[in-house]
Amino acid sequence: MDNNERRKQPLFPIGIVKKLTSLSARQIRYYEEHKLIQPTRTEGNQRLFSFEDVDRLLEIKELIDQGVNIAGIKTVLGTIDGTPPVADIKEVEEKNDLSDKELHDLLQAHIQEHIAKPSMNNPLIQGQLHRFFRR
DNA sequence: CTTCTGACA
DNA sequence: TGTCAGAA
Repeated sequence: MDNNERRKQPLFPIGIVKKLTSLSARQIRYYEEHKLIQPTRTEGNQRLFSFEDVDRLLEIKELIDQGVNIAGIKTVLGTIDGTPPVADIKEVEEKNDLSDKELHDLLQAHIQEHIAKPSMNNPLIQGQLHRFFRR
C-alpha cells in the first residue's frame, strides 16, 4: 500500500473534517455538490473523507479566504470529474458578475484555444483571481 | 450524539 | 451560508 493510496483512504467523518479545515458542514457539503471534492459514503450514507479530500478543502479554504468564489475555485483547482485548472483568465476581466455556468462556458471556450499548463497553484492565476472572481 | 437532505423568517 | 426540521 503506497502513500498515494493512503492519501485516498476514506478515513474521517465530516465532524473531524470541520475541525481540520475550519469550514462549516454546510460549506463542505456545498463544495461536494460542486464537484470540488469527492468523499466516499459509508453503508449508512455517511461521508468519509480522505487526506486528499482534506488537503483540497484546505486549498479551497485559502481561496475562499482570499475572496474567490466557486467559479474562481473551479478555475484554479478544476473539478474532480474533469474540468482541469485554467491559467489565463484575462478574457473575463470586464465581466465581474458572471453566473457559474456562464463563466464555466466562457473559460472552457478559452481553454480550447489557449491550452494552459494545469498548474495546481499558478502564482499568476492566484494573483489575478481576486480581481476577477471577487464575491 | 452525529450526520443527511431539503428548504428558507 | 446559517439554521431548522425530520429521519437514520
